[in-house]
Amino acid sequence: MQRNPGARPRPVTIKDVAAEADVSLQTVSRVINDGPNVRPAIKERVLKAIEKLGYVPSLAARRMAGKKSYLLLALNDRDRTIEDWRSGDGTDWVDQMLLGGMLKCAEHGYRMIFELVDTHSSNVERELTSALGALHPDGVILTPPHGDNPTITNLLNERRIPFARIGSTRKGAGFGIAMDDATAAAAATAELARLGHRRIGFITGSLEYALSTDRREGYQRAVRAAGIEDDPRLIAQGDFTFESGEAATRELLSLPNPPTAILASSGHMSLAALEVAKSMGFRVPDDLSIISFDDTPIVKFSAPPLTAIRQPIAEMTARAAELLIKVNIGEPGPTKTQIVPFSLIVRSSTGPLKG
Amino acid sequence: MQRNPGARPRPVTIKDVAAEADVSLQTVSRVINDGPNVRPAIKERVLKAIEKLGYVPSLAARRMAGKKSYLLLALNDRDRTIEDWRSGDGTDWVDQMLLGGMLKCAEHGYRMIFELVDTHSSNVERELTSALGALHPDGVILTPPHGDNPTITNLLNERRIPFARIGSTRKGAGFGIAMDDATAAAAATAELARLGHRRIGFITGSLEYALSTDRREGYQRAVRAAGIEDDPRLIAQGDFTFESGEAATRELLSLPNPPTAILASSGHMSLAALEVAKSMGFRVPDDLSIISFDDTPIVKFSAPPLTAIRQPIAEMTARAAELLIKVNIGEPGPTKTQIVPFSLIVRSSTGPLKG
DNA sequence: CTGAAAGCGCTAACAG
DNA sequence: CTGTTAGCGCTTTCAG
Repeated sequence: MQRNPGARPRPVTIKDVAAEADVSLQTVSRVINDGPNVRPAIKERVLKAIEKLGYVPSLAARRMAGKKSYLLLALNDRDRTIEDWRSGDGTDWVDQMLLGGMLKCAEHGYRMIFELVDTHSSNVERELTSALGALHPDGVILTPPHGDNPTITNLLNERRIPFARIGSTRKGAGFGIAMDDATAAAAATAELARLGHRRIGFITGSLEYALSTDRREGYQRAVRAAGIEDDPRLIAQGDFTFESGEAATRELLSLPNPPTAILASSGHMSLAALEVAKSMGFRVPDDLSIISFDDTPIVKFSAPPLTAIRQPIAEMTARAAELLIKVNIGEPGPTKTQIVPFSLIVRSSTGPLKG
Repeated sequence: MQRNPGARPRPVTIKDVAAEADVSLQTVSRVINDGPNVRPAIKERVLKAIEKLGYVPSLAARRMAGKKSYLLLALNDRDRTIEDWRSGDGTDWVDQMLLGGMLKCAEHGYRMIFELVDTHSSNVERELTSALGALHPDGVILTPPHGDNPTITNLLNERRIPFARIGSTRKGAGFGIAMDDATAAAAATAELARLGHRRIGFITGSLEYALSTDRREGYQRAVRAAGIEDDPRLIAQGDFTFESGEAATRELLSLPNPPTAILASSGHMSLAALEVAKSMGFRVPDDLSIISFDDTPIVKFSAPPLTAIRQPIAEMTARAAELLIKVNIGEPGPTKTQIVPFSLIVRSSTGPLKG
């Protein structure tokens, strides 16, 4: 029978647990924080009381009293993220980030809070300050291009808040976590060479991104290593967008001696390559092999599904969270950039050179 | 010059603001909470001090002292969400939810925290209790199928935590926010009829979902309204998956008198319809028009891009957040299910009946 | 209209 | 090994 009808059940606090286990507040606190100096028998009793009462410590109270907030802040670029969401463009960056970050946080009793900040505006500082002030996170995860934004990294550094820079290979405060773009591009190129291709086209990304250059260099390195044609006309300029991919592909396939394989630096450009190739009468993969740099959903469901380099976004974020949590329990942070391995997913857009 | 080298800048608190503005703590508190009884002149002074110091109230402290936490909790099904992320299957449910929910929360100074709970297991209660205990959210947003889970809704109801049930049209505690699936299916069917199609195929979703039935009924209603063929063989059973879509399409297109248009109840099934049609020699849209129920990224980037019914996920989540925030400031919650309009996005997979 | 006091749930520092 | 005492930054009474 309901003793107090209509009453909102009062949330159970550390006091209730202490009373139930007949110990002091402090002892309960020690137990939940895995502190030293608690006799096993007592610990047992406290644990039993916690279990019985269904007690869960309040994050807010812990943060108020202690130094830890059990919160990690993941920062993404507002405009780009919202635009991606609005257009439904098939980028699953955020999802992969949540997959890696949230689950890793949960493992350690942490929570990942996802925030958008406007990097380009002069408000970064205000926005970041405000998020830090409201949340007091124990660490921050910066996604590209935030990791290379000095306003952000300096602010974080001044406040002594540990942070991870995803996709950033520069030296500096915090620590970088990235994949090896050059080697990935080289691996894709080598795969194409292995299939017998000797004329391999490459569509670059925006050159303002360091990784675009890295990828091109990896491609060139592999081309030379394979001893195949190193024709500058096989490199076309793109900017990651579908439209730029169309133009670049048209350029490549209109060459007197067109490539038999193309490596494109983004999912959208790869899809564009596929469409243009089809419209120009090239069959994929019989006449033209295509590899996508980005393993987004849209390249898996194209016809044919594309062979792709998979960026380890979830893994990088998980690593970031893990390291940040470690730093928080006093362990030293990494001293050099963490390199996380990519992988090459072979699907039906690549095949041996015909003829 | 740095006055205190190496010192972590002490975060600015309400005290600092009070001192700066030469008023009491409470006055500052009143200003930030838009409380009554503050002379404009004083309010002005406080605001100036806040601005100058870059003060942001601590969420944790506010939650400790007051009743509000400025947090909304969005609950998704753990297994399904993780599986979608892992497989990169092109569902952008979470993204759309974040788009609508986070932005709306931000508008009101709230934060949306995203959590995964295991609906199927017997742990729901424990997991939910634990999230509520740690966070003390001011409201909860339930995504399908959580809104129809009595364990969850009862728990929330007992604790007097306001909650929204997205995609749930049942009566009960909290409030439902959904789209009109039947009308949406009818609209798509009507569009096909308008284009001159008289044999329109329909691929259902799993019949364990109420919305599958709703959609089929909407389709049938529109078929009759258009006075076109109401052939039961034109309805094929699917379960939302790509594979089931392949089988259903094959079945439909192998009919002695195959449909000239197909409405499929999921993005994956629509893509399957496209592939099977192509492989069987049907040109889309010349020989067969296709409409997808779900406007996910993968159906926008197919060749041709698919005409689709867009579910207003972002809008529903935004509405949910808005209503929960309203309830929190004392306004009454809605008394009946909120219906949010869908839309039909016409792309290149639909065309007039040929011949 | 404004201020002073009390306390939210927890941890840090110190006693015992 | 365990308990006591003070706050954390803020909102809530309740006085003025």
